[in-house]
Amino acid sequence: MKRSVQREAILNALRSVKTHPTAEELHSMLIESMPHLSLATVYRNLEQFSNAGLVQKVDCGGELRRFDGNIAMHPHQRCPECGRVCDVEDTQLVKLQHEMEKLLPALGCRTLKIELCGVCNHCHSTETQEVTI
Amino acid sequence: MKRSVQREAILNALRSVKTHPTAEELHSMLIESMPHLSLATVYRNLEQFSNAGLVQKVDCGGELRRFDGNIAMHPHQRCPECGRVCDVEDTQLVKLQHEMEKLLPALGCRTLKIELCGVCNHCHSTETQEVTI
DNA sequence: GTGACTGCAAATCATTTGCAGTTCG
DNA sequence: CGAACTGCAAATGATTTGCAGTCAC
Repeated sequence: MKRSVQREAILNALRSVKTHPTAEELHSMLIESMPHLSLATVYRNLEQFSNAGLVQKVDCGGELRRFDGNIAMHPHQRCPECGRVCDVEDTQLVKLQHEMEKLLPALGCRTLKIELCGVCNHCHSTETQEVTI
Repeated sequence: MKRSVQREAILNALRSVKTHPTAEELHSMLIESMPHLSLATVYRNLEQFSNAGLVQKVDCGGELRRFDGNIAMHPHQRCPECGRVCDVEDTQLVKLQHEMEKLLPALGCRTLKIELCGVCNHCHSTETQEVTI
């Protein structure tokens, strides 16, 4: 994989946020500093990063595909209101996940995805308003 | 929700298989007995069933959306070779899942999806051949 | 120099929608 | 009858691809 300004910018942008942006979101984040950055380039690079194991695809949910710069296995929470995906840091949940991971080899599996569905903090705090995001 | 021949055929077809077919697959299953069945009708009904809680959308993986006639929470395995999704019946895994489910209310979440990624039995048994499915 | 990379525009393909006609209750 | 349903064809929209030019090694 060759270096390129775009490639490094995309990977850095993804790694610099704790959210799990879509290709489109990453593109908007970068377009200000790189006005000619093409959305196709973002897609192409994310695909390559994912194949190279540098980032994780997060596509449970059926909406837009999202990407995670953190490649460790960890549980995600998807908000049914706004579609955001965030990490779940609950100690007990993480512990259970580690126990599940131990079962993987015996089941002939390599990876494990855990996704909770629940309204996120952001939507909770604005629950009484009409929210459009 | 009104009854219709198509609606009942689609739901029965989905419930009669242990696989997790896509809309397209259901359509092909049914087209023989209902030559005029429209793919749009399949999509529309699956969407309604899913909203009504009669079936489950299985869309982890980023490929085609699949549907599951079994609405109980249960772990899925996706095969990276052929894209098939099957149920995982491992006792320990199911036990861990039940423990995870108990954590959901405290986390403000309602549902939990667990997806393993590993080569399925079908692909294993044909491992040495060039498989195209 | 050559193969990988980019931007752009056009293509793809799963899914959704508009519409006119049909069917259920 | 009126609302919900269907088939068909066309629209949508995220993602991918073809191509010609550019850049890294």
